[in-house]
Amino acid sequence: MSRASERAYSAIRAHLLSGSVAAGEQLTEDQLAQITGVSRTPVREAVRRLEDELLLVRSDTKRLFVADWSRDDIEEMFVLRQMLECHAAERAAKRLSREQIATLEALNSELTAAVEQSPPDVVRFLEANRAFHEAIIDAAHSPRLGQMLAKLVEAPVVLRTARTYSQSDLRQSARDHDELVAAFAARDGDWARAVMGSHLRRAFHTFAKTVGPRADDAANDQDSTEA
Amino acid sequence: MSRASERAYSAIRAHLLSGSVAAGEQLTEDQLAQITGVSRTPVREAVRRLEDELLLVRSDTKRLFVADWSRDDIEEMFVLRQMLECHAAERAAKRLSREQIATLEALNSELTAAVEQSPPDVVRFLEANRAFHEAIIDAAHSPRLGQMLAKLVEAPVVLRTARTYSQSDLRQSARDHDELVAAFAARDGDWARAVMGSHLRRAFHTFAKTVGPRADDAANDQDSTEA
DNA sequence: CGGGAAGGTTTTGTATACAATAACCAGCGC
DNA sequence: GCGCTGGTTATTGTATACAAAACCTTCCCG
Repeated sequence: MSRASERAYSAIRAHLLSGSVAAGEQLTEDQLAQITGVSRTPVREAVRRLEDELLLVRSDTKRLFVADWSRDDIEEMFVLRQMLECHAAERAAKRLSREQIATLEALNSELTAAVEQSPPDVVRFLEANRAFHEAIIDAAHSPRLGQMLAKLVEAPVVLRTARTYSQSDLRQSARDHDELVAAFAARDGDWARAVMGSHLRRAFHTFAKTVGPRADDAANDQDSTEA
Repeated sequence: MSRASERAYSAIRAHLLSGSVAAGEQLTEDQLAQITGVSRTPVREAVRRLEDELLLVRSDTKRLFVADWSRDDIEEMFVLRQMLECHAAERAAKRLSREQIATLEALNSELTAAVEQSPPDVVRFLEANRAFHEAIIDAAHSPRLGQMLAKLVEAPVVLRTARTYSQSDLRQSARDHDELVAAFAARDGDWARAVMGSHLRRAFHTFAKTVGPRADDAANDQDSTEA
Protein backbone atom coordinates (compact mmCIF):
# COMPACT_ATOMS: atom_id res chain seq x y z
CA MET A 1 0.00 0.00 0.00
CA SER A 2 1.10 3.46 -0.72
CA ARG A 3 2.51 5.96 1.65
CA ALA A 4 -0.42 8.11 2.73
CA SER A 5 -2.79 5.22 2.70
CA GLU A 6 -0.49 3.09 4.79
CA ARG A 7 0.13 5.90 7.18
CA ALA A 8 -3.60 6.40 7.62
CA TYR A 9 -4.07 2.70 8.21
CA SER A 10 -1.54 2.38 10.99
CA ALA A 11 -2.47 5.68 12.56
CA ILE A 12 -6.14 4.77 12.73
CA ARG A 13 -5.36 1.29 13.93
CA ALA A 14 -3.11 2.63 16.65
CA HIS A 15 -5.79 5.07 17.58
CA LEU A 16 -8.32 2.29 17.95
CA LEU A 17 -6.01 0.03 19.92
CA SER A 18 -4.91 2.82 22.21
CA GLY A 19 -8.29 2.56 23.86
CA SER A 20 -8.85 6.28 23.63
CA VAL A 21 -11.96 5.61 21.64
CA ALA A 22 -14.95 3.67 22.92
CA ALA A 23 -16.50 0.67 21.23
CA GLY A 24 -19.63 1.62 19.39
CA GLU A 25 -18.59 5.22 18.98
CA GLN A 26 -19.18 6.90 15.66
CA LEU A 27 -16.28 8.12 13.58
CA THR A 28 -16.27 10.23 10.49
CA GLU A 29 -13.88 10.13 7.60
CA ASP A 30 -13.14 13.80 8.13
CA GLN A 31 -12.10 13.24 11.72
CA LEU A 32 -9.81 10.43 10.69
CA ALA A 33 -8.39 12.53 7.89
CA GLN A 34 -7.51 15.22 10.41
CA ILE A 35 -6.04 12.76 12.88
CA THR A 36 -3.92 11.09 10.26
CA GLY A 37 -3.02 14.23 8.36
CA VAL A 38 -3.96 12.92 4.93
CA SER A 39 -7.00 13.54 2.80
CA ARG A 40 -10.16 11.53 2.85
CA THR A 41 -9.23 9.45 -0.18
CA PRO A 42 -6.48 7.39 1.46
CA VAL A 43 -8.46 7.40 4.69
CA ARG A 44 -11.26 5.66 2.88
CA GLU A 45 -8.88 2.98 1.70
CA ALA A 46 -7.55 2.47 5.18
CA VAL A 47 -11.06 2.34 6.57
CA ARG A 48 -12.08 -0.31 4.10
CA ARG A 49 -9.17 -2.40 5.23
CA LEU A 50 -10.09 -1.96 8.86
CA GLU A 51 -13.67 -2.85 8.06
CA ASP A 52 -12.41 -6.00 6.48
CA GLU A 53 -10.45 -6.73 9.64
CA LEU A 54 -13.63 -6.08 11.59
CA LEU A 55 -12.16 -3.32 13.71
CA LEU A 56 -14.63 -0.91 12.18
CA VAL A 57 -18.18 -1.52 11.08
CA ARG A 58 -20.68 0.42 9.05
CA SER A 59 -24.28 0.90 9.94
CA ASP A 60 -26.93 -0.07 7.44
CA THR A 61 -26.74 3.49 6.27
CA LYS A 62 -22.98 3.64 5.76
CA ARG A 63 -22.05 5.48 8.88
CA LEU A 64 -18.85 4.38 10.51
CA PHE A 65 -18.47 2.95 14.00
CA VAL A 66 -15.88 1.36 16.19
CA ALA A 67 -16.68 -2.33 16.34
CA ASP A 68 -17.61 -3.83 19.64
CA TRP A 69 -17.38 -7.54 19.80
CA SER A 70 -19.66 -9.70 21.86
CA ARG A 71 -18.34 -12.72 23.67
CA ASP A 72 -19.92 -14.87 20.99
CA ASP A 73 -18.05 -12.95 18.34
CA ILE A 74 -14.82 -13.62 20.15
CA GLU A 75 -15.59 -17.28 20.52
CA GLU A 76 -16.50 -17.56 16.88
CA MET A 77 -13.18 -16.09 15.91
CA PHE A 78 -11.28 -18.40 18.20
CA VAL A 79 -13.10 -21.41 16.79
CA LEU A 80 -12.27 -20.40 13.24
CA ARG A 81 -8.73 -19.55 14.15
CA GLN A 82 -8.30 -22.92 15.78
CA MET A 83 -9.64 -24.72 12.76
CA LEU A 84 -7.38 -22.87 10.36
CA GLU A 85 -4.28 -22.76 12.49
CA CYS A 86 -4.45 -26.47 13.29
CA HIS A 87 -4.49 -27.04 9.59
CA ALA A 88 -1.52 -24.72 9.22
CA ALA A 89 0.38 -26.62 11.90
CA GLU A 90 -0.27 -29.91 10.19
CA ARG A 91 0.92 -28.61 6.85
CA ALA A 92 3.90 -26.91 8.44
CA ALA A 93 4.99 -30.19 9.98
CA LYS A 94 5.54 -31.52 6.48
CA ARG A 95 7.17 -28.43 5.10
CA LEU A 96 9.39 -26.82 7.72
CA SER A 97 13.09 -27.06 6.99
CA ARG A 98 15.59 -27.88 9.70
CA GLU A 99 16.66 -24.24 9.74
CA GLN A 100 13.10 -23.08 10.13
CA ILE A 101 12.56 -25.43 13.02
CA ALA A 102 15.71 -24.06 14.60
CA THR A 103 14.32 -20.57 14.15
CA LEU A 104 11.13 -21.56 15.91
CA GLU A 105 13.19 -22.94 18.74
CA ALA A 106 15.07 -19.68 19.00
CA LEU A 107 11.85 -17.69 18.99
CA ASN A 108 10.53 -19.79 21.80
CA SER A 109 13.70 -19.32 23.82
CA GLU A 110 13.16 -15.63 23.45
CA LEU A 111 9.56 -16.08 24.53
CA THR A 112 10.57 -18.18 27.50
CA ALA A 113 13.12 -15.62 28.57
CA ALA A 114 10.44 -12.95 28.50
CA VAL A 115 8.18 -15.13 30.62
CA GLU A 116 10.84 -15.93 33.21
CA GLN A 117 11.75 -12.36 33.89
CA SER A 118 10.14 -11.00 37.01
CA PRO A 119 7.87 -9.49 36.34
CA PRO A 120 7.31 -11.18 32.97
CA ASP A 121 7.77 -8.87 30.01
CA VAL A 122 4.37 -9.17 28.40
CA VAL A 123 5.15 -6.99 25.40
CA ARG A 124 8.22 -9.04 24.61
CA PHE A 125 6.20 -12.20 25.10
CA LEU A 126 3.48 -11.05 22.73
CA GLU A 127 5.97 -10.12 20.06
CA ALA A 128 7.78 -13.46 20.24
CA ASN A 129 4.48 -15.27 20.33
CA ARG A 130 3.26 -13.43 17.25
CA ALA A 131 6.47 -14.21 15.39
CA PHE A 132 6.28 -17.88 16.36
CA HIS A 133 2.75 -18.33 15.09
CA GLU A 134 3.45 -16.32 12.00
CA ALA A 135 6.42 -18.48 11.12
CA ILE A 136 4.25 -21.57 11.29
CA ILE A 137 1.57 -20.04 9.12
CA ASP A 138 4.14 -18.96 6.58
CA ALA A 139 5.58 -22.44 6.47
CA ALA A 140 2.16 -23.84 5.65
CA HIS A 141 2.52 -22.24 2.24
CA SER A 142 -1.12 -21.51 1.80
CA PRO A 143 -1.54 -17.87 0.91
CA ARG A 144 -5.30 -17.62 1.41
CA LEU A 145 -5.02 -19.47 4.68
CA GLY A 146 -2.47 -16.91 5.80
CA GLN A 147 -4.66 -14.08 4.69
CA MET A 148 -7.65 -15.39 6.61
CA LEU A 149 -5.69 -16.06 9.74
CA ALA A 150 -4.17 -12.61 9.67
CA LYS A 151 -7.64 -11.22 10.19
CA LEU A 152 -8.61 -13.60 12.94
CA VAL A 153 -5.46 -13.14 14.93
CA GLU A 154 -6.24 -9.46 15.28
CA ALA A 155 -9.13 -10.16 17.57
CA PRO A 156 -7.42 -10.99 20.86
CA VAL A 157 -4.76 -8.40 20.26
CA VAL A 158 -7.32 -5.68 20.09
CA LEU A 159 -8.74 -6.36 23.50
CA ARG A 160 -5.49 -7.21 25.16
CA THR A 161 -5.46 -3.94 27.07
CA ALA A 162 -7.95 -5.32 29.54
CA ARG A 163 -6.12 -8.60 29.82
CA THR A 164 -3.97 -9.57 32.78
CA TYR A 165 -1.57 -12.31 31.97
CA SER A 166 -0.70 -14.70 34.77
CA GLN A 167 2.78 -16.14 34.74
CA SER A 168 1.47 -19.67 34.82
CA ASP A 169 -0.56 -19.02 31.66
CA LEU A 170 2.51 -17.67 29.96
CA ARG A 171 4.59 -20.64 31.06
CA GLN A 172 2.03 -23.03 29.68
CA SER A 173 2.19 -21.24 26.36
CA ALA A 174 5.94 -21.66 26.28
CA ARG A 175 5.58 -25.36 27.01
CA ASP A 176 2.99 -25.72 24.23
CA HIS A 177 5.41 -24.14 21.85
CA ASP A 178 8.13 -26.52 22.92
CA GLU A 179 5.88 -29.44 22.23
CA LEU A 180 4.94 -27.96 18.89
CA VAL A 181 8.59 -27.77 17.96
CA ALA A 182 9.00 -31.38 19.00
CA ALA A 183 6.09 -32.39 16.81
CA PHE A 184 7.62 -30.52 13.89
CA ALA A 185 10.99 -32.12 14.44
CA ALA A 186 9.26 -35.50 14.39
CA ARG A 187 7.42 -34.46 11.22
CA ASP A 188 4.23 -35.54 12.92
CA GLY A 189 1.38 -33.51 11.50
CA ASP A 190 -1.25 -35.11 13.70
CA TRP A 191 0.72 -34.32 16.80
CA ALA A 192 1.28 -30.75 15.72
CA ARG A 193 -2.40 -30.32 14.99
CA ALA A 194 -3.39 -31.69 18.37
CA VAL A 195 -0.99 -29.49 20.29
CA MET A 196 -2.05 -26.41 18.38
CA GLY A 197 -5.67 -27.26 19.07
CA SER A 198 -5.30 -27.46 22.82
CA HIS A 199 -2.97 -24.48 22.83
CA LEU A 200 -5.54 -22.25 21.17
CA ARG A 201 -8.55 -23.60 22.94
CA ARG A 202 -6.93 -23.00 26.30
CA ALA A 203 -5.98 -19.54 25.14
CA PHE A 204 -9.62 -18.92 24.41
CA HIS A 205 -10.70 -19.96 27.87
CA THR A 206 -8.13 -17.93 29.72
CA PHE A 207 -8.99 -15.05 27.45
CA ALA A 208 -12.73 -15.42 27.94
CA LYS A 209 -12.31 -15.53 31.70
CA THR A 210 -11.00 -12.01 31.76
CA VAL A 211 -12.93 -10.44 28.93
CA GLY A 212 -16.27 -11.15 30.46
CA PRO A 213 -18.13 -13.77 32.40
CA ARG A 214 -19.56 -16.16 29.89
CA ALA A 215 -23.01 -15.26 28.67
CA ASP A 216 -24.82 -18.37 29.75
CA ASP A 217 -23.62 -21.72 30.86
CA ALA A 218 -26.50 -24.09 30.75
CA ALA A 219 -29.69 -23.20 28.91
CA ASN A 220 -28.56 -22.05 25.53
CA ASP A 221 -31.94 -21.51 24.00
CA GLN A 222 -30.79 -18.60 21.99
CA ASP A 223 -29.67 -18.62 18.54
CA SER A 224 -26.02 -18.12 18.01
CA THR A 225 -24.32 -19.47 21.07
CA GLU A 226 -22.23 -22.53 21.62
CA ALA A 227 -20.46 -24.76 19.14
CA MET B 1 -22.11 -0.50 -1.46
CA SER B 2 -23.17 2.53 -3.29
CA ARG B 3 -24.53 2.76 -6.76
CA ALA B 4 -21.58 3.64 -8.97
CA SER B 5 -19.23 1.51 -6.96
CA GLU B 6 -21.54 -1.47 -7.10
CA ARG B 7 -22.14 -1.01 -10.77
CA ALA B 8 -18.41 -0.95 -11.40
CA TYR B 9 -17.97 -4.08 -9.33
CA SER B 10 -20.50 -6.17 -11.16
CA ALA B 11 -19.55 -4.81 -14.55
CA ILE B 12 -15.89 -5.63 -14.03
CA ARG B 13 -16.72 -8.98 -12.56
CA ALA B 14 -18.96 -9.83 -15.47
CA HIS B 15 -16.27 -8.68 -17.82
CA LEU B 16 -13.76 -11.00 -16.20
CA LEU B 17 -16.10 -13.97 -16.11
CA SER B 18 -17.15 -13.48 -19.70
CA GLY B 19 -13.81 -14.81 -20.72
CA SER B 20 -13.22 -11.91 -23.08
CA VAL B 21 -10.11 -11.07 -21.15
CA ALA B 22 -7.13 -13.37 -20.78
CA ALA B 23 -5.60 -14.44 -17.50
CA GLY B 24 -2.46 -12.51 -16.77
CA GLU B 25 -3.48 -9.58 -18.92
CA GLN B 26 -2.87 -6.10 -17.61
CA LEU B 27 -5.76 -3.78 -16.90
CA THR B 28 -5.73 -0.13 -16.06
CA GLU B 29 -8.10 1.76 -13.86
CA ASP B 30 -8.82 4.10 -16.73
CA GLN B 31 -9.87 1.28 -19.01
CA LEU B 32 -12.17 -0.09 -16.36
CA ALA B 33 -13.59 3.35 -15.73
CA GLN B 34 -14.44 3.64 -19.40
CA ILE B 35 -15.93 0.17 -19.56
CA THR B 36 -18.06 0.71 -16.51
CA GLY B 37 -18.94 4.30 -17.25
CA VAL B 38 -18.00 5.65 -13.83
CA SER B 39 -14.95 7.54 -12.66
CA ARG B 40 -11.81 6.00 -11.33
CA THR B 41 -12.75 6.53 -7.70
CA PRO B 42 -15.52 3.92 -7.52
CA VAL B 43 -13.54 1.73 -9.88
CA ARG B 44 -10.74 1.67 -7.37
CA GLU B 45 -13.14 0.51 -4.69
CA ALA B 46 -14.48 -2.22 -6.92
CA VAL B 47 -10.97 -3.26 -7.82
CA ARG B 48 -9.98 -3.55 -4.20
CA ARG B 49 -12.91 -5.85 -3.65
CA LEU B 50 -11.99 -7.96 -6.62
CA GLU B 51 -8.42 -8.10 -5.42
CA ASP B 52 -9.70 -9.35 -2.13
CA GLU B 53 -11.66 -12.01 -3.97
CA LEU B 54 -8.49 -12.86 -5.83
CA LEU B 55 -9.95 -12.26 -9.27
CA LEU B 56 -7.44 -9.47 -9.76
CA VAL B 57 -3.89 -9.20 -8.54
CA ARG B 58 -1.35 -6.42 -8.38
CA SER B 59 2.24 -6.67 -9.40
CA ASP B 60 4.91 -5.70 -6.90
CA THR B 61 4.69 -2.27 -8.41
CA LYS B 62 0.94 -1.83 -8.12
CA ARG B 63 0.03 -2.57 -11.68
CA LEU B 64 -3.18 -4.47 -12.12
CA PHE B 65 -3.58 -7.87 -13.73
CA VAL B 66 -6.20 -10.50 -14.26
CA ALA B 67 -5.44 -13.33 -11.87
CA ASP B 68 -4.55 -16.68 -13.26
CA TRP B 69 -4.83 -19.50 -10.85
CA SER B 70 -2.57 -22.47 -10.86
CA ARG B 71 -3.91 -25.90 -10.17
CA ASP B 72 -2.35 -25.64 -6.71
CA ASP B 73 -4.23 -22.44 -6.09
CA ILE B 74 -7.46 -24.15 -6.99
CA GLU B 75 -6.71 -27.10 -4.77
CA GLU B 76 -5.79 -24.84 -1.89
CA MET B 77 -9.12 -23.10 -2.18
CA PHE B 78 -11.01 -26.36 -2.31
CA VAL B 79 -9.20 -27.61 0.77
CA LEU B 80 -10.03 -24.48 2.70
CA ARG B 81 -13.58 -24.47 1.46
CA GLN B 82 -14.00 -28.07 2.54
CA MET B 83 -12.64 -27.35 5.98
CA LEU B 84 -14.91 -24.38 6.49
CA GLU B 85 -18.01 -25.73 4.86
CA CYS B 86 -17.84 -29.02 6.76
CA HIS B 87 -17.80 -26.95 9.89
CA ALA B 88 -20.77 -25.00 8.61
CA ALA B 89 -22.67 -28.20 7.90
CA GLU B 90 -22.02 -29.49 11.38
CA ARG B 91 -23.22 -26.28 12.98
CA ALA B 92 -26.18 -26.10 10.66
CA ALA B 93 -27.28 -29.57 11.74
CA LYS B 94 -27.83 -28.20 15.23
CA ARG B 95 -29.48 -25.00 14.16
CA LEU B 96 -31.69 -25.56 11.14
CA SER B 97 -35.39 -25.26 11.85
CA ARG B 98 -37.88 -27.68 10.38
CA GLU B 99 -38.95 -25.02 7.92
CA GLN B 100 -35.38 -24.42 6.83
CA ILE B 101 -34.84 -28.11 6.28
CA ALA B 102 -38.01 -28.16 4.18
CA THR B 103 -36.62 -25.26 2.18
CA LEU B 104 -33.43 -27.17 1.55
CA GLU B 105 -35.49 -30.11 0.37
CA ALA B 106 -37.35 -27.86 -2.01
CA LEU B 107 -34.16 -26.39 -3.35
CA ASN B 108 -32.82 -29.83 -4.00
CA SER B 109 -35.98 -30.84 -5.83
CA GLU B 110 -35.45 -27.85 -8.04
CA LEU B 111 -31.84 -28.90 -8.54
CA THR B 112 -32.86 -32.46 -9.33
CA ALA B 113 -35.40 -31.27 -11.84
CA ALA B 114 -32.70 -29.24 -13.58
CA VAL B 115 -30.46 -32.29 -13.69
CA GLU B 116 -33.11 -34.62 -15.06
CA GLN B 117 -34.01 -32.42 -17.96
CA SER B 118 -32.41 -33.50 -21.19
CA PRO B 119 -30.14 -31.95 -21.71
CA PRO B 120 -29.58 -30.95 -18.09
CA ASP B 121 -30.04 -27.25 -17.45
CA VAL B 122 -26.64 -26.38 -16.04
CA VAL B 123 -27.42 -22.76 -15.30
CA ARG B 124 -30.51 -23.75 -13.35
CA PHE B 125 -28.48 -26.41 -11.56
CA LEU B 126 -25.76 -23.97 -10.58
CA GLU B 127 -28.25 -21.49 -9.24
CA ALA B 128 -30.07 -24.09 -7.13
CA ASN B 129 -26.76 -25.48 -5.97
CA ARG B 130 -25.56 -22.05 -4.92
CA ALA B 131 -28.77 -21.39 -3.02
CA PHE B 132 -28.57 -24.75 -1.28
CA HIS B 133 -25.04 -24.23 -0.03
CA GLU B 134 -25.75 -20.65 0.90
CA ALA B 135 -28.72 -21.67 3.00
CA ILE B 136 -26.54 -24.06 4.96
CA ILE B 137 -23.86 -21.47 5.51
CA ASP B 138 -26.44 -18.96 6.68
CA ALA B 139 -27.86 -21.46 9.11
CA ALA B 140 -24.45 -21.95 10.66
CA HIS B 141 -24.82 -18.45 12.09
CA SER B 142 -21.18 -17.61 11.90
CA PRO B 143 -20.79 -14.33 10.10
CA ARG B 144 -17.02 -14.47 9.56
CA LEU B 145 -17.28 -18.03 8.38
CA GLY B 146 -19.82 -16.91 5.84
CA GLN B 147 -17.64 -14.06 4.75
CA MET B 148 -14.65 -16.31 4.22
CA LEU B 149 -16.61 -18.92 2.37
CA ALA B 150 -18.12 -16.33 0.08
CA LYS B 151 -14.67 -15.64 -1.26
CA LEU B 152 -13.68 -19.26 -1.67
CA VAL B 153 -16.83 -20.27 -3.45
CA GLU B 154 -16.03 -17.79 -6.20
CA ALA B 155 -13.15 -19.87 -7.42
CA PRO B 156 -14.86 -22.69 -9.27
CA VAL B 157 -17.51 -20.37 -10.60
CA VAL B 158 -14.92 -18.25 -12.30
CA LEU B 159 -13.54 -21.05 -14.35
CA ARG B 160 -16.79 -22.81 -15.00
CA THR B 161 -16.85 -21.66 -18.61
CA ALA B 162 -14.37 -24.35 -19.52
CA ARG B 163 -16.19 -26.94 -17.52
CA THR B 164 -18.32 -29.63 -19.03
CA TYR B 165 -20.74 -31.11 -16.58
CA SER B 166 -21.59 -34.75 -17.05
CA GLN B 167 -25.06 -35.79 -16.06
CA SER B 168 -23.75 -38.46 -13.74
CA ASP B 169 -21.72 -35.87 -11.84
CA LEU B 170 -24.79 -33.73 -11.48
CA ARG B 171 -26.87 -36.65 -10.31
CA GLN B 172 -24.31 -37.51 -7.67
CA SER B 173 -24.47 -33.95 -6.42
CA ALA B 174 -28.21 -34.21 -6.08
CA ARG B 175 -27.85 -37.45 -4.12
CA ASP B 176 -25.29 -35.85 -1.83
CA HIS B 177 -27.69 -33.05 -1.11
CA ASP B 178 -30.41 -35.55 -0.31
CA GLU B 179 -28.16 -37.25 2.17
CA LEU B 180 -27.24 -33.91 3.64
CA VAL B 181 -30.89 -33.14 4.20
CA ALA B 182 -31.29 -36.53 5.87
CA ALA B 183 -28.37 -35.79 8.17
CA PHE B 184 -29.91 -32.45 9.06
CA ALA B 185 -33.28 -34.01 9.74
CA ALA B 186 -31.55 -36.48 12.05
CA ARG B 187 -29.70 -33.56 13.69
CA ASP B 188 -26.53 -35.49 13.17
CA GLY B 189 -23.67 -33.05 12.85
CA ASP B 190 -21.04 -35.69 12.30
CA TRP B 191 -23.00 -37.20 9.49
CA ALA B 192 -23.57 -33.84 7.86
CA ARG B 193 -19.89 -33.01 8.12
CA ALA B 194 -18.89 -36.29 6.54
CA VAL B 195 -21.28 -35.97 3.64
CA MET B 196 -20.23 -32.40 2.98
CA GLY B 197 -16.62 -33.50 3.03
CA SER B 198 -16.99 -36.15 0.40
CA HIS B 199 -19.31 -33.96 -1.62
CA LEU B 200 -16.75 -31.19 -1.90
CA ARG B 201 -13.73 -33.38 -2.29
CA ARG B 202 -15.33 -35.20 -5.17
CA ALA B 203 -16.30 -31.86 -6.66
CA PHE B 204 -12.65 -30.91 -6.53
CA HIS B 205 -11.58 -34.02 -8.39
CA THR B 206 -14.15 -33.75 -11.14
CA PHE B 207 -13.27 -30.09 -11.41
CA ALA B 208 -9.54 -30.71 -11.50
CA LYS B 209 -9.95 -33.32 -14.20
CA THR B 210 -11.25 -30.76 -16.63
CA VAL B 211 -9.31 -27.68 -15.59
CA GLY B 212 -5.98 -29.24 -16.23
CA PRO B 213 -4.16 -32.50 -15.93
CA ARG B 214 -2.71 -32.63 -12.48
CA ALA B 215 0.71 -31.07 -12.19
CA ASP B 216 2.58 -34.06 -10.91
CA ASP B 217 1.49 -37.28 -9.42
CA ALA B 218 4.47 -38.87 -7.84
CA ALA B 219 7.64 -36.91 -7.13
CA ASN B 220 6.51 -33.75 -5.41
CA ASP B 221 9.88 -32.29 -4.70
CA GLN B 222 8.72 -28.79 -5.19
CA ASP B 223 7.60 -26.46 -2.62
CA SER B 224 3.95 -25.77 -2.53
CA THR B 225 2.28 -28.85 -3.89
CA GLU B 226 0.19 -31.49 -2.25
CA ALA B 227 -1.61 -31.53 1.05
C1' DC C 1 -49.60 16.91 22.55
C1' DG C 2 -48.04 13.98 18.63
C1' DG C 3 -46.84 13.06 13.82
C1' DG C 4 -44.76 14.23 10.12
C1' DA C 5 -43.03 17.10 6.52
C1' DA C 6 -39.32 21.01 5.25
C1' DG C 7 -35.12 22.64 5.45
C1' DG C 8 -30.55 23.00 7.12
C1' DT C 9 -26.45 20.34 8.61
C1' DT C 10 -23.53 16.52 8.64
C1' DT C 11 -21.58 12.61 6.37
C1' DT C 12 -20.65 9.70 2.72
C1' DG C 13 -20.08 9.07 -2.45
C1' DT C 14 -18.20 10.58 -7.03
C1' DA C 15 -15.69 13.22 -10.39
C1' DT C 16 -11.74 15.53 -11.67
C1' DA C 17 -7.28 17.71 -11.54
C1' DC C 18 -2.87 17.19 -10.23
C1' DA C 19 1.34 14.77 -8.08
C1' DA C 20 4.35 10.87 -7.77
C1' DT C 21 6.06 6.84 -9.48
C1' DA C 22 6.96 3.20 -12.68
C1' DA C 23 7.57 1.61 -17.44
C1' DC C 24 9.26 2.68 -21.86
C1' DC C 25 12.30 4.27 -25.40
C1' DA C 26 15.87 6.50 -27.65
C1' DG C 27 20.42 8.01 -27.95
C1' DC C 28 25.12 7.86 -26.36
C1' DG C 29 29.51 6.04 -24.76
C1' DC C 30 32.13 2.12 -24.64
C1' DG D 1 26.17 -4.88 -29.69
C1' DC D 2 25.48 -3.81 -24.61
C1' DG D 3 24.36 -1.24 -21.04
C1' DC D 4 23.54 2.91 -19.11
C1' DT D 5 21.28 7.53 -18.71
C1' DG D 6 18.00 11.05 -19.86
C1' DG D 7 13.70 12.32 -20.87
C1' DT D 8 8.85 10.92 -22.25
C1' DT D 9 4.67 8.53 -21.58
C1' DA D 10 1.59 5.59 -19.01
C1' DT D 11 -0.38 4.40 -14.58
C1' DT D 12 -1.34 4.72 -10.00
C1' DG D 13 -1.89 7.75 -5.73
C1' DT D 14 -3.76 11.98 -3.42
C1' DA D 15 -6.26 16.19 -2.75
C1' DT D 16 -10.19 18.78 -3.40
C1' DA D 17 -14.63 20.31 -4.95
C1' DC D 18 -19.01 19.06 -5.58
C1' DA D 19 -23.25 15.74 -5.50
C1' DA D 20 -26.21 12.66 -3.02
C1' DA D 21 -27.87 10.76 0.93
C1' DA D 22 -28.86 10.51 5.78
C1' DC D 23 -29.65 12.80 10.02
C1' DC D 24 -31.57 16.19 12.97
C1' DT D 25 -34.25 20.05 14.28
C1' DT D 26 -38.05 22.77 14.03
C1' DC D 27 -42.33 24.05 13.08
C1' DC D 28 -46.90 23.37 11.47
C1' DC D 29 -51.19 21.03 11.45
C1' DG D 30 -54.26 17.66 13.16
